[in-house]
Amino acid sequence: MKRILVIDDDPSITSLLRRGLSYEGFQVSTAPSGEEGLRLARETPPDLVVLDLMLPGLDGLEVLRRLRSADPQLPVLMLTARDTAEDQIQAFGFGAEDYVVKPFRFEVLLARIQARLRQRQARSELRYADLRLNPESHQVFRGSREVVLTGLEFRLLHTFMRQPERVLSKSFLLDAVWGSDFFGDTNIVEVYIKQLRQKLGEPRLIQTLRGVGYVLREKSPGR
Amino acid sequence: MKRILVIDDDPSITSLLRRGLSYEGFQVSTAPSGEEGLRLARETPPDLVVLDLMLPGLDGLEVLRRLRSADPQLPVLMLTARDTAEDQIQAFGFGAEDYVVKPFRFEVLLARIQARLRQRQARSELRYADLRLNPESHQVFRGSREVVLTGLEFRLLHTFMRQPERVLSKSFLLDAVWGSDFFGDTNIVEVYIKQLRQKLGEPRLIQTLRGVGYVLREKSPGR
DNA sequence: AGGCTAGCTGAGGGCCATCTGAGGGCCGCC
DNA sequence: GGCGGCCCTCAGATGGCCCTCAGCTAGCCT
Repeated sequence: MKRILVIDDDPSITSLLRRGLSYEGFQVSTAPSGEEGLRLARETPPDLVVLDLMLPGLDGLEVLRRLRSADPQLPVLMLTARDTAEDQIQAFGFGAEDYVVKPFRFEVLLARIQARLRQRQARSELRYADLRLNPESHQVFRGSREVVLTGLEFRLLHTFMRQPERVLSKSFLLDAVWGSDFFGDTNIVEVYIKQLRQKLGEPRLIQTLRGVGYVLREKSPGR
Repeated sequence: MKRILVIDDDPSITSLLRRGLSYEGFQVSTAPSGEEGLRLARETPPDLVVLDLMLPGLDGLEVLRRLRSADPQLPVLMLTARDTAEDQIQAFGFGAEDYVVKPFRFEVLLARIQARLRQRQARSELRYADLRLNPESHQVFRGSREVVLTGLEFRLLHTFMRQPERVLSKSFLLDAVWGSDFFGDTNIVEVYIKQLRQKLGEPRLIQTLRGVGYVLREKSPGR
C-alpha cells in the first residue's frame, strides 16, 4: 500500500484528502506544519508528498528543498491558493514535479498523484523474500546471484511474484502463462515448476498444495 | 543545444514558441499535425515535446501515446485551450508530465520546460558501459575507438541507449526505428542487430532474449 | 498396511526463432 | 552514365526452447 504524506495547515484540505485518498486505497498521513511534516517523512518515508506552498513557520519551498535533499527522487506535488506566474516558476526551480491550484477538483489531484506513482512504479522491480524480479530488464536475482530464465520460466515466476502467498491452481497458471488456446496436458506446469525450483535453488520458495495448486511462500519453520 | 519539438496547428503559437525558445537557446522544430510531428520525432529525437491536445487528424492523446511508446522517458508538455477536469485526468492517464492551459504566459511555459529538462539532466551524450553516443554530433565511440554507423544503425543504437537494460521487442523496435508504416518482415531488425553487433565488437553488449526481444546489457560474469 | 492418485523427474524429439551470407534495387554524388 | 553506399529481402543453417512421455515417488484415504 502506497504511503502519501499531506502537509497543509488548512484542516478542511487535510481532512478531505485523508478521507478521499484513504478511500482510494492509500495510507495517508497529514501534518499541519512543515516541521511536523519533515519529522513524519523522516520516520516513515512516504511514496509521495502533497505539500502546501503557504505554511506557517517553515516555508513550503524550504520544506520542499529539505525533502529533496533527503530523497532526490521523491515525488512532490505542490498545492497552493496562489496562482501567480512567479510562484510557479520558483516552485519548479526547486524541483517540484507538479503544481495544483486551489480550489481543485479531487479527481484532478488524484489523477496527478496516480500519474506520478505510476511513473515510479513501472520501473520498480517485484520482490519477495530474497527474490527480485525486474520486468523491464527481464532479470531475476536470488539474493545476489543472478538466475537466468527462459521466456516461459520468467512468465511463470512473474505470475507468482505478482500475487505472492496466494494459491494458484494449475489450470489458472495454464491460462495465465500459456494462454487459453493451449490444449496440452497440465503436466507441463509441473515440468516448469520443477525447472523453476531447480534454477531458484534452496530454500524452496514455490510450495505444492496437493490437489489445490502452487503457492509462492517461504516455508514457515515448524508448523 | 537542446532540441524542442512543438506540435500545434495554430501558427500564432508555433511562431511565438519558435521565436521565444530559440532566443532562450533551444533548437526548435515545429509541426502542424500529429503525423508530421511523429515523423520529425522519429528522424531526430527531440529532448522535449510541447504538444497541443487539439489537433487536426491524429488526436493529441494518440500522438502522446505513440511518442511515449518510442521513448518512455521523453518529457512531454501538453498544451491546450480546454481546461476541463476530464481532459487533465485523461492526459495524465496517458503519462503526460505536465499541462499548460492557453492562454499562458511565456515565462511560465519556459519555467516548466526548464524544470523538465533539468530533471532529465544532460541528454547531450548517452553512455552505457564503455559506449558513448552523441546525438548532436551523430558520433559513437566504443572506448576510444570511433564506430561509424549509418543512419538506421544509429537510430537503432540510440533507441537502446535511451533505455539501457530494458528489454525491447522486435515489434517495438520496428515501430520506434522504422515507424509504424513499415510493413516488411521483422527479420530486418535481426539483420540490423547483427550489423550493429559486428560494428560494436566484443564483448557483446546487445543480448538476445529468445522469444522476448533484445536488451542493451553487459553480460554478467558467471556467478 | 496397501492401494490409489497427484505430483515429480529425466530424457529426447522437433519446431521455430534467430542468425547469417549474399544479392538486388534505389538514390545521391562524381 | 557509372559508382558506391545504404536499405531491404530472401533462403538456408543452427540450436535453444517447448512440449511430450513414461516411469517413479509420495501423500492421503480406507
